Amino acid sequence: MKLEVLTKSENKEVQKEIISKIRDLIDFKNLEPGDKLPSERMLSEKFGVSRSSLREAIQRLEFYGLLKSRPQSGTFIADIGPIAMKGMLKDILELESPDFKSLVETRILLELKTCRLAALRRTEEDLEHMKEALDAFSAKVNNGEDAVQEDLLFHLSIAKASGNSSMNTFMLIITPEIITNFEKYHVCNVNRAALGIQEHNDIYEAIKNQDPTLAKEKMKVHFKMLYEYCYNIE
Amino acid sequence: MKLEVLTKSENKEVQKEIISKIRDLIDFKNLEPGDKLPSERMLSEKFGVSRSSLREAIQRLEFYGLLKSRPQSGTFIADIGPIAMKGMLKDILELESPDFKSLVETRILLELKTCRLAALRRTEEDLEHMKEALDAFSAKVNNGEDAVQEDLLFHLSIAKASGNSSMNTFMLIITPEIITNFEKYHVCNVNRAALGIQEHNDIYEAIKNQDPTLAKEKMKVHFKMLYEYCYNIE
DNA sequence: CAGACCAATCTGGTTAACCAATTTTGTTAA
DNA sequence: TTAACAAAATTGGTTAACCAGATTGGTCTG
Repeated sequence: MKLEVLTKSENKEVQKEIISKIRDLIDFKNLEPGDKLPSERMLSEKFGVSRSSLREAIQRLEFYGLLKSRPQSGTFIADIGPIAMKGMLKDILELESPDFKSLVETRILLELKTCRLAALRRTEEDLEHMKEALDAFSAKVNNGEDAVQEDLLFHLSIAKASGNSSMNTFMLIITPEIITNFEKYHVCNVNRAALGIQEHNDIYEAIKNQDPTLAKEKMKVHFKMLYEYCYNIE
Repeated sequence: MKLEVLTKSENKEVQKEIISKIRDLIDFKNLEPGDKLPSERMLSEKFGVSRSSLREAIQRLEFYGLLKSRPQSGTFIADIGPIAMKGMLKDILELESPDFKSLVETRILLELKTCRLAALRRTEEDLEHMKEALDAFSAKVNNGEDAVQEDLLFHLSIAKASGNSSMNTFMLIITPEIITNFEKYHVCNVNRAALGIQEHNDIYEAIKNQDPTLAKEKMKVHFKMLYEYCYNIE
C-alpha cells in the first residue's frame, strides 16, 4: 500500500506499468476481441494498485480505442484483433512526449492541408469566423502588441473550416504547446508581425475565393520563416 | 443530485457542460494565465456536479494543454493567454467526433509524410521492426488469411521510424477506428492483399535505401485505391 | 424437458471520507 | 516593524463505501 504522494511524472510511470500489466494479462489469458476484462476491483487488487489509478489507465486505453467499458456490464476488448492490440499497446508504452521540432513539423503538414481543404469546403459561417480572427489579429499588431494568440486562433479557424474533424482535433492538441514554446523561444518578432497581416489576408482571400492551390501557396509563404527555423533547431 | 445512471453519451454531454461552466468562470472572473482555479470541492459544489465528473473534465482540459493541476497546490490556467484560452475552449466544445472520411484523409496525409521522414531518419533498429511487421503481413496474406491488423502495424512501424512523436501519436489515435471501419465496410479484399505485399516491399526498400522521394511515391501508389474510395464516400 | 421468471450477485459509476504535502495565517521574538 | 517559526486550514490525490442497472444461476411452471 503506497502512502507517499506521487509526483505527476511518477504517476505517469505507474500508469504505464498498469497498462503493461494489462497487456500481459491480455497476452497470458489469450483474451480476444469482445472478451470481457476482469472487474476493476479484481484487477486493482491483482495489480496492487488503487482502483482510481486502474480506472485512469483504462480511460487512457479507451481514448486510444483499445478498450471499451460499459456501465454495469464490464470493460471489453475493442474489436481490432489481438495482433493489432498487442502491437499498439507496445507502441503506446514506448511513446515519448513530442519535442518542439515534431510539433512544428506536424503543424506545417496539417496546415498546408487544412487551408487547401478549407478553400474547397468553407461555408459562409466559416468565413465569418475566419474574418473575426483575422481582424482581431490585425488590430493587435497595428497596436504594436504581441499577437501570438490571435495568430494561432486564425489558424485554428482555418482548421475548423477544413471540415476535417480529425485534423481540427490534432491542431487543437498541438496549439497550446506551440504557443508556450513560441513565447519561450521568442520565435515571433514584431517586425514579422506586420508582414504577417498581409500574409494572413492573402490566405483568407484565397480561401474566400475557393482557390485551394493559391491558399496552400500562400500558407507556404507564411510558413517559410518558421519552416527554416524548424529545420535548424538541432 | 442526480441518481439515474448516465449512458456514455449523456456522460459526455455532462462533461461538455462542465467545460462550458469552467469557460464561463474564467471569463467572468477574468482569470489570467498562471492564476489558480477554485478548489475541486468548491467547483463541484458550485456547478452541482460530482467531484469525479469535475476531475474528468479537468483531465480532459489538461490533455488539451489548457489547465495544469499540481498535487497539494491547485489547478492552474496554462500559460497560453486569455484570448487563446477562450478561443480554444470554444473550439473544443464545438468539436465533433471524426467521420470515416476525415480519418482516411488524415491518415493519407500523415503517412505520405511519415514514410518520407522515415526514409530520412530511420535507424537500423527501426528497419528491423519494419521488417518484422512486413514479414508477418506477407505470411498471413500468403496463407490466404485476412491481414488488416498486420497491414496497419507495418504502417505504424513506419510512423515510429519517422522520428516524429506527434505524428506517431496521431497515427496511434486514428488506427483503431480505421481498423473497425475497414472491417465494417470491407475495404480490403483478398485480391488486393497479394498486390499489397509487393507495394509494402517497395516502400520498405525505399526507406531502407533512404530515398524519401521514392518512398513517398510508393506510398502514394499503395494508397491509390484507398484514396479513390475515400473521395467517393459521400 | 424447455422456457419463463425472480432474486442474489456482480458490474462500472458515483459519492463521501481520508491522507499527506503545501500554503496561508497568526504569533512571537529580534 | 520585520523576520522567523509554528500551527491550522486548504489542496489534489487516494481509498473505501454506496448506488442502481445488468448479469446469472437456479427454480418453478407449462
